[in-house]
Amino acid sequence: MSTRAVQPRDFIRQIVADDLAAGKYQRIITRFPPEPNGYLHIGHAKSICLNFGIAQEFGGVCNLRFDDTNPIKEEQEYVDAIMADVRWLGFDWEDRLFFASDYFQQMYEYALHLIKTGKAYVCSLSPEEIREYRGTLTEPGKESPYRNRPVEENLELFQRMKAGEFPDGAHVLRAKIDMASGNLNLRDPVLYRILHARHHRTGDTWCIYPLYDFAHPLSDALEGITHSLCTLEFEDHRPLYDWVLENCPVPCRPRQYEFARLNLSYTVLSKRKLVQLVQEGHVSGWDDPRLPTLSGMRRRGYPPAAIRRFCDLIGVGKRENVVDVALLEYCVREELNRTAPRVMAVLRPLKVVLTNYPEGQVEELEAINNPEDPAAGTRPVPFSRVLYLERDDFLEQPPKKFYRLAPGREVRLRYAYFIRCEEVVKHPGTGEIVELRCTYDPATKGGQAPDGRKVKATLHWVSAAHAVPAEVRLYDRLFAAPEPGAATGNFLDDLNPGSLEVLTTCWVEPSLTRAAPGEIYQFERLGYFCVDRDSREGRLVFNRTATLKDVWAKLQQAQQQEA
RNA sequence: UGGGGGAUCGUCCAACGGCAGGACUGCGGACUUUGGAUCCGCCAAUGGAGGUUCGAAUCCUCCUCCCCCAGCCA
Repeated sequence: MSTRAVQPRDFIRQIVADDLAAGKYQRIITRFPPEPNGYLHIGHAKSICLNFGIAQEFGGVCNLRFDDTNPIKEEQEYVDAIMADVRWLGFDWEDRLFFASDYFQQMYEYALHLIKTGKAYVCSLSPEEIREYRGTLTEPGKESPYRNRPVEENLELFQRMKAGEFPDGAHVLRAKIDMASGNLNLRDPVLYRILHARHHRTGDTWCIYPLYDFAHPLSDALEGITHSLCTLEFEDHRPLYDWVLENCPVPCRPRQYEFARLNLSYTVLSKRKLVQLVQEGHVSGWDDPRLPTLSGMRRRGYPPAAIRRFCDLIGVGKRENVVDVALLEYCVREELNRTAPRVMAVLRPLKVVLTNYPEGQVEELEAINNPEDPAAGTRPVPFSRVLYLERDDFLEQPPKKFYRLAPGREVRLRYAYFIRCEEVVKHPGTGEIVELRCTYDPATKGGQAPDGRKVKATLHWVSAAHAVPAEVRLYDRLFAAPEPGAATGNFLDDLNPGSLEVLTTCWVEPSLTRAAPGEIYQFERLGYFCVDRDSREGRLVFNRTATLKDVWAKLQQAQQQEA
C-alpha cells in the first residue's frame, strides 16, 4: 500500500476517502434509488456510475433500491426495464435488490414513534388549505388548527387512516417542525397520505403511503447506507432528511450529499419532455435510437463502455452544466474504433462496370477485420466485373480538393485494384448518371502499382452479384439547437427535421448475411452501424450509430456556408 | 423583501496560499490501402471592486449574475 493517496477525482470521492481515513466507516455503502415510473437515461447513468463506481473503488457495495412510494405512477414494467438497463451498463447489485415498499411496516412504526413523541400529528386540512397555510417564499406559514391534537387522538386517527376508514385526501400525517422556517420543506411537511391505490408490489395491503422525504432517509438508514448521493434540487431537503433520522430510532446515520445533474447539448433529459416526445409520436418509442434513454442508446449502438467512459470524463461537481454532446459521440467513436469489425457497404449505390474485367470471373480478396486489433483476423471479400460504388465518391466535374473518382481519373478500390473512369452513362431522359464504365489495371492487385504511381483516394465498394440488400437508418441529433427551446420557449420548435433518413436501397458485403441484432460494424469511410432489432436475414436493417469524420464533407459544408 | 446552492478556456473537469493544467470542440500540419484512426501544433479562462499576504482562482469584505424551493411527486 502506498502511503501517498491519489487525489480523489471529485468532492464526493474526497469526502468518502476522508471518512474512510478517519475510521468513520469500515465499509461504505451507496445506493442507486430510481423511481420505477419511467425509463433510465444518460443522466441516470451518471448517478449509476457514481454510486456503483465509488462502491467499487473504495471496496464497498452499492444497492439497487426502487423508490416505490407512489403506487399511482409506478409499474412493474419500469422495474424490469430499469434492472435490464443497469445490468447492461455493466453494474451488479448481486443480492442487494431492495424496494422502499419492503420497509412500509417499519416506516409505519417509525411514524407511530413520531406521533408518540409529539413530533407528528394528523392534519385534517384539505390540500388547498394546507397550501394556503404554508405561506409563501417570503411570508411565514400559519400553524394548522390540528397541530396540537393530543397524542392519543393522533394515534387513533392515524391507525384509522391505515385501516382504510377515510377517503383519499381526508387526512395526512405531518411532521411538527416549524411553520415559520425560511425552508418550506420544514413547514410541517406531509409524511403520509391516504391513497386507495393498488401498489405494484404490496397490492392492497396499504392505503397510506409515505412520502419521499420520510421514506428516503429511513430506507437509507435501514440499509446502512453511509453516503446517500442525490442531485442538487434536494439540497433544501437535507435538513428534513436529517430531522427524520434524528427523531426516529434508526440503526445508523447516513449522510446526504448533492451533486449537479447532467445536462447534454442538443437533447432533453427531463422526464416530462421525454414522455412528451414518446407520447406525441415525435419518436418511435422509449428505445428510439435518437433518444438519450439507455434503451435508445443501446439500440443506436452506443456501447456501455463508452457511456461509462463518458461519465468518467464529465466529472462530478455542484455547478449547473451543459456537457457538449460531442464528448459523448467522441467516447462512442473511441470505443467503437477499438472494437468494431470493419466491413464495406454502399449506402447510395452507383453501378460501375469494369469493361476489361473478364465476364463471370470472381476473385476472393482478403480484407482486414480491424486494423486496430490484429487478432480480429481477415475475411474474404468477393470481387467481380460489376460493382457498386458510393454515389458521393464520383463527381463529373470535380472541384479542387475532391480526390475521389471523376472522368479520366484513377483511384484505388480498397483491397482490390486501381480503376480508371472511362465513360459516364446517363439516363437519356433525366440526365441522371446511371452507370460508370471503368477499366482496371490487373497489375495493381492488392492496391499497389508496380510502377510506383500513386492515387489520391481509396474507395469502398461491393460486388453487385454478391452484395446483400439492406435498409440503413441514418440518425442525426434529435434537436437542431444546443439548448432546445431556448429561443422560443418550446423545445419542440427545435426538433431537427433531418434527424432520421431511411435508405432502403443499400448494399452490404456478403459477410454480413447473417449479422445479428445488436452487432456493431464500421462501414469503412462511412461510420458505425448497429444491426437493428427489426433486422431479418434477407432483410437487414442497420442504425447509424455515429459517423466517421469526413474531411471532404466538412470542406463542402464550409464552402456552402461561405457562399 | 425568505431559504438553499453556484460562478475558472466555447464546453466539462482540475489546481486544497506557490508557474492556471487536462479533455472535448474549433483551426493548422504530418502520416495514411478507410479523406477513418494515429501523431504534432495553435487558439482559448479565474464575474466585478476592495482587502490580507513576499505571493490569491484559493483567505476576508462588499457587489453582480445564474440555478433550486410555495406537490398529499420523486
